[in-house]
Amino acid sequence: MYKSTTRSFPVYDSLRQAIIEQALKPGTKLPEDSIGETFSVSRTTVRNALVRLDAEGLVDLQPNRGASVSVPTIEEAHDIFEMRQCLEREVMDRLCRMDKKPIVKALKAHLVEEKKYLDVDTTRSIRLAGEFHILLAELTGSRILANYVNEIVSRCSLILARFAQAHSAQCGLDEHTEIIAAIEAGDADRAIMQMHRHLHSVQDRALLDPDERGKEDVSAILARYIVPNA
Amino acid sequence: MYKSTTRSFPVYDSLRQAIIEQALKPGTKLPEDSIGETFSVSRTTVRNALVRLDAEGLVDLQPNRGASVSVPTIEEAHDIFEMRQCLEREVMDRLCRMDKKPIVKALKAHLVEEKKYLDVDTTRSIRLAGEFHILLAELTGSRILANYVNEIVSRCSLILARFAQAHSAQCGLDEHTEIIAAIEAGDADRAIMQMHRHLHSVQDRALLDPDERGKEDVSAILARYIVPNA
DNA sequence: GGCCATAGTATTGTATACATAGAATGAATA
DNA sequence: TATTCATTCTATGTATACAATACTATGGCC
Repeated sequence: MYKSTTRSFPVYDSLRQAIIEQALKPGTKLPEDSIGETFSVSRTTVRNALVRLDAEGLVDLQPNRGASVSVPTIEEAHDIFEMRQCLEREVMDRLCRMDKKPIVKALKAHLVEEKKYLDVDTTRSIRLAGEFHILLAELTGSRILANYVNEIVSRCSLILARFAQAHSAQCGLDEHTEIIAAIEAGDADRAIMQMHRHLHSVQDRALLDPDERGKEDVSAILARYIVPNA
Repeated sequence: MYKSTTRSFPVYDSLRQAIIEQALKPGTKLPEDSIGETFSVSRTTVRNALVRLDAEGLVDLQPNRGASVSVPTIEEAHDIFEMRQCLEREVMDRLCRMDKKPIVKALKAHLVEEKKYLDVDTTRSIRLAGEFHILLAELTGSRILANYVNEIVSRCSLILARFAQAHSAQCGLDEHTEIIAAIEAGDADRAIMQMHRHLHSVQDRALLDPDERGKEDVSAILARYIVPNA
């Protein structure tokens, strides 16, 4: 969707990644100046990225008060998880009506990756767990659906950042495995049920004990997210 | 979602409305300069609006080549309609599990409006028909779901603009009436079925004969969409 | 007559500058 | 000591200016 040719893309992408990975926590102020310095671009460029992130719901852009990482309320949190259930249910339904061979192949390949980094690289492991769901959506062949799932998964990360203490074991590998098995069997009902339980367990863990954590320097965090040649 | 305090909001809103109402047809170039002049704002401000519209899929913003009204392909069209089916199915399902009294009341009030302007004010009639679906989504109480439905309904208008000759009788009043009846009866299966058929008939009419129409001056069209004190 | 190269024009990408609203600081008073 | 108001300062809103890219038109060449 986003065209990566402009200069604001790296800013957008880094911010997005940092928010999803919870390096930038909900509520963190995102001053245009300092972000611009970090990426060596002007405020104009930063602003474009922020406008886009606001449209996606990851950033809250209030007039004359600047941008900050969205702080979802508990009501929004429930709302978003419910929406996610709806979308991923649709994904399961569609995948089970398609040719399973290439789908299962791609999913199993992803699972190997997930296993590889489990307990080795936590950050990467978390990212892969989220990308499993995005991959599922992409395999339906529907770009619209994939975009929506992508967006909603990101927002779920935000929720986990706010309400859960940590989402390391967020997505159980076993549950992913079972989902793949259900798809492979072409059993839509079972696949939907597995996915439902999987998401529900994530949600349960998320919406238990809220706690706020201390702030940190934005520029320092973002510096780690600059991708050369992005 | 969008904060209406900034100066770019009127630009965004007018463009959006113009695109939805098909005054700005798919493919129409949207030069920053002329739009800025129309609204007496700078290109910076216009650009923010365009970035947002791009994120919503109504506008196509290509690097160094500017913005134009999105031209959905036939594949995207099918994709979007399928997504709409998914979302509105969810809406029906939720509404049927809720307290029907206030819901039905609101819906019937809307229906009266729709009747009022049928065959009187075509533009308004079309708008109201679309807003019926948005109202349904809003009545679920889920802002996320309502946003998604809003977005997808807008994109469907775009599709109609591209592939149907005109979408005057886009949404049959009778079908809306039947949907309300199904909700009132609390019959989720029937409501879902009615909605499915309703959307399918819209889709069928939409994806028949594609035709392109001539261009027109953007500024002239937009001038009609400026809302004083917006 | 058609095709390619080049110059000129128009439009976008991005940075900077100025205006303005909010936040922060500090002094004066209850 | 707490509170309030004035002032200062910081950050955002927006416009403008310059740079770079894409489009257009003209003319030479085949």
